[in-house]
Amino acid sequence: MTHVLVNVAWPYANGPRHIGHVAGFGVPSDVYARYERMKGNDVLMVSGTDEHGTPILVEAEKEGLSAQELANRYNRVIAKDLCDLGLSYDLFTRTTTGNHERVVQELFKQCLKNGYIYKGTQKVAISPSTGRTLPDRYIEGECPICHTDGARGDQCDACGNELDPDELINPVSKINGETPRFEETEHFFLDLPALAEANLAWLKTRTDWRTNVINFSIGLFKEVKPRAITRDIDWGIPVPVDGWIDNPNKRLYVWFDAVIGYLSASIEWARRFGETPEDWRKWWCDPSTPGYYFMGKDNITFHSQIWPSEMLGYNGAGSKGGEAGKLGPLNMPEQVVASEFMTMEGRKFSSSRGIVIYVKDILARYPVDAVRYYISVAGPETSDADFTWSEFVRHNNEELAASWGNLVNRVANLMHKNFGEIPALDESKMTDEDRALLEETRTAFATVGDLIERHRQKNALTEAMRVVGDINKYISATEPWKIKDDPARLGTVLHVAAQAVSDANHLLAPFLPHSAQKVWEALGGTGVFSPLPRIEEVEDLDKPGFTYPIITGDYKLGETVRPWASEPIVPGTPVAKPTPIFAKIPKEAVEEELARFESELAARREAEAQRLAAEKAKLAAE
RNA sequence: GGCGGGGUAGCUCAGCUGGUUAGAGCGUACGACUCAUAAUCGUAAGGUCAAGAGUUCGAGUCUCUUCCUCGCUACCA
Repeated sequence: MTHVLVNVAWPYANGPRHIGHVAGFGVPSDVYARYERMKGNDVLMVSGTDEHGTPILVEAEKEGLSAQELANRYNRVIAKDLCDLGLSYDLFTRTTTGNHERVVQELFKQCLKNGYIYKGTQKVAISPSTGRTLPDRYIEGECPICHTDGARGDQCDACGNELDPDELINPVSKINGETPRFEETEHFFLDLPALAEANLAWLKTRTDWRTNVINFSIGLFKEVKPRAITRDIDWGIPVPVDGWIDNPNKRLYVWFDAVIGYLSASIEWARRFGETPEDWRKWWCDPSTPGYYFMGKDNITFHSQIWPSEMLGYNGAGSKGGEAGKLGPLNMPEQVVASEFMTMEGRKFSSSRGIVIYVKDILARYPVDAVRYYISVAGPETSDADFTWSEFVRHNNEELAASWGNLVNRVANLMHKNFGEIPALDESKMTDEDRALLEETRTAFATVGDLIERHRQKNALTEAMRVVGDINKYISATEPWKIKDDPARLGTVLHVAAQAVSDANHLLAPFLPHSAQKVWEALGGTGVFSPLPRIEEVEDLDKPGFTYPIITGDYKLGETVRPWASEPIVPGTPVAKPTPIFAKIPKEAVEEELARFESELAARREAEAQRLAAEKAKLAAE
């Protein structure tokens, strides 16, 4: 295997992202990509902001901006957050580029040609004041079954029955309170039933997926219905069909275009950075190249069904046959790596209710690797996980600072004070204990690597930290401070310890890229040990004058990336007096953060109460 | 309502295709050491693996039932 495609879920650009988001798709995808690069594989890691759809429009109106202006704002905010987290995208772009539009329309047209997209009618709710489609979830009213007020357009929470929005008694828009109009309108549909057989057959060839992900995915095929992929809305990608392309009120459904972003971003990457503009094909058209998709569990439907079906339709591989378009045939996903959800102090994340900690805010107050470590060691990998400030501080203080940081410090200090450099290894002075430690760190590359490949990063990190613990035990057992009168033995012990620390640093580098660099330097290393991404301002390749920030970077093995293997440390390398790599977070920080959290909750509750009171007053006045 | 997770030591969780006395980290108690960010190392206490029934020579691990909990249910990762 030489090429690996890492596709990362596209954050929605209607606001800043919180740590629950990056715990689901961000950090796990980066750990995986960094590991694969260290293994010597040619990784392409792409993503971007998802900028179409109704929620963007709604938020834009609330803030008095155009949809594009709002998307511009949050695209920039999100790109900076993800870059600051050290997420090593080869390209992080967006869905409002000219390139994306062209690729999306190409997929649409070929699916249409192959017969997997057809025109039909659908009854939809229209907002009379805007003329736009009103998504079911934005409609509420009295439940026709249990007569509870506040039922949503798609379901009544009180009795649990699924509803159609036009069944609601006195339906109103949650956006502005007006009564929606229900109309039969013309739309294009993705013929999922015609693609279901091939889609399910592919799913059944999948092994090693997380059990809940594969079970859920297969369960989607119990009942498959065609799905409308256009909307009555003026924000989105134009529908590339005569009579539709110039209609300002018909656009492609946001999810139809968002998942195509993986492909369009790969193409944009090749056009900007590839050896040729066709370079992306190495990751998409070579069946031996696996594609891994990282996301939170609410996105499984779109990556196990919608996107695979779109590709099958494009490839002409459904029950209606057809032929692959000029970009294909496209590879099906190797694995949908879906995370569960993170909660915050026992409650579900909710920006509107203030149950949230934004990436920007936590990075402003705490070191980035403390955040990455917490997500990696306590994240929602296979079951929901709770973020608590006390656990955040504990993991940082006990594990990063006390175990790992202090180990680096004590070893570097011993070398600095006794030799001023990395001492030589005297084979005649080696004991079984020394050999056992080196053997352990050496074999850990296979153990930890295997776990990362199987997307069990929590276990992988635990194994790496076990090595750290064993190095601490080794130093306690050999007591180098007591053998100053035997420089050859002392040097051997410190050499072994330093080699083990260097190995552990390689093992931890995918998880902790920022501090791995510092550990490397503490052991006398120079140059880049683990590369970091950067933001570049670029101009759109197809829309002159449209500029935006991208995340990219240089991540070449042998240049900026170290190998996934024990690299011999070099005797004679100068070792300076070390400075601590991980700072402890004061215990009081927990109280401060909880107080901040509670006051934010109270403020949101107050604001919500005021908003409700104002609406009531308005209704009464009417 | 449908579907899917989860319920294992005080806390957070590991336990793959069933197999000897159920594991880790933290916390607690006691001890050792002093190179290091009062860091580190050792020892110990602590669990009827949610409840019940079943399959089996043998079940935390498979089947069924019940209870509790969380999430998804199609524009919130």
